[in-house]
Amino acid sequence: MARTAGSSGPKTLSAIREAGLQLIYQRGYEAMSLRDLAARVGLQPGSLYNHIATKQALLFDLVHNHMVTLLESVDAALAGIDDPTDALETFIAFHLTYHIERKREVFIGSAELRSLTPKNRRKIVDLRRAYEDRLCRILEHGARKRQFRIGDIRVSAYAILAMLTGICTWYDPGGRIDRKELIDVHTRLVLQGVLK
Amino acid sequence: MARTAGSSGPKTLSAIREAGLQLIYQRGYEAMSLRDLAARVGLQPGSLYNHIATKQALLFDLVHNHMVTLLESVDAALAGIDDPTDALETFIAFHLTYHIERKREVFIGSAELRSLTPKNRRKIVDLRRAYEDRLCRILEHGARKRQFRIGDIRVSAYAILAMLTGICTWYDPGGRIDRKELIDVHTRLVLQGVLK
DNA sequence: TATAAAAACGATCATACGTTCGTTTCCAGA
DNA sequence: TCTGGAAACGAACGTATGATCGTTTTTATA
Repeated sequence: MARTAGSSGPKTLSAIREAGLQLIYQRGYEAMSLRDLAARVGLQPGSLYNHIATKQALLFDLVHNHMVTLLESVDAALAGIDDPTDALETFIAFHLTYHIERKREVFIGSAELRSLTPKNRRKIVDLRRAYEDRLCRILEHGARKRQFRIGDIRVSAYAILAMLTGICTWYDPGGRIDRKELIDVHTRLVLQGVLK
Repeated sequence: MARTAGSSGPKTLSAIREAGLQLIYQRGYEAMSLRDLAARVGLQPGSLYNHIATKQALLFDLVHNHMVTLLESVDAALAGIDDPTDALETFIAFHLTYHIERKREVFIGSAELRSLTPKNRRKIVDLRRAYEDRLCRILEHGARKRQFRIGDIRVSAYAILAMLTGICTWYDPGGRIDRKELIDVHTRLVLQGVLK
């Protein structure tokens, strides 16, 4: 037996990506063996190499893809909004929604940074920095317009991002708290903490 | 050659703990081999087993130790404080200080939860829950006394903890921001976000 | 000072890993 | 309908891993 009936390149690659995402999220990059991954997709280990170059390349592909999408999405969400308070509210809602929906990607994107090659890590860190800058700009704008009263801008940005991102580690979409309430609580916490 | 001159049990175990902490923090539990660890301590791989039962036992030992110490310390810090606002301020300062000083332990304690055996993980999660409860109680007390205005208590607690803990991932003690400023920024963010 | 326990060595075990490769089968375009 | 590339198999390679064990040397106790 060799090539399976009905097999097609793009479909298999998608399946590998999805299974990889799931396995890395659950067990971590180092703990996921390519045998696990292949079995999940229904392949022999060696067959993976028809679709990915190396295990490392798969990880980078997943993380990189996530970061690029994140950046594009946040820019789309913020487009046309000028008022800093409006922008901050929009940013919070966007960030929470996105991070709830892409729990796994987000988690991998930070937890597996250290599993990346130095060169690959560099690229991802740069993208993350760009995302942080979106929030910094909002805070800065709000401070300049005297709508916000904040200390060090980058520290505040990190604190806010840490808070918003932290929900990914525990939020359960099917649990006691619905998404709207989650967004409300966080919005109030941040806005009250920042507003003049 | 066999037993090295000057070798003593407790000293070697401490060295193993310290090296293990460092290596797991840097590379992750799965990525740290016992050969790496042994080399760092100056032992042959097999000799580790005079001091630890298994690799897993070492991980659990490190994490468990950290959690117990954390709980004891927070209780000591909060002892005798009754006013909710005072307590919250104390909690924030304690949490930040502790988490800066024990960066590695804290990181391992959350990032390597999944590398723990289910039974071991259970124990750690219970301890962490107990720590979270300390903050919940403060928030609840403040809400009851109408000093705080907050939505869901557990969500708020998680949000605050996420924010405060998040600093561990980026704070550099030798960097631009000194510890006092860090504590100030965070205290203001939280208090303003929570106070009535 | 005699002796048992402690603590190291160094070889080794079985297994699991990422990756390669020759081969086989299926699919799509000419 | 023919044919070349795509996509799979399955065996294998070299290496690394966690752990075990018999042996040897040092330390500490009696």
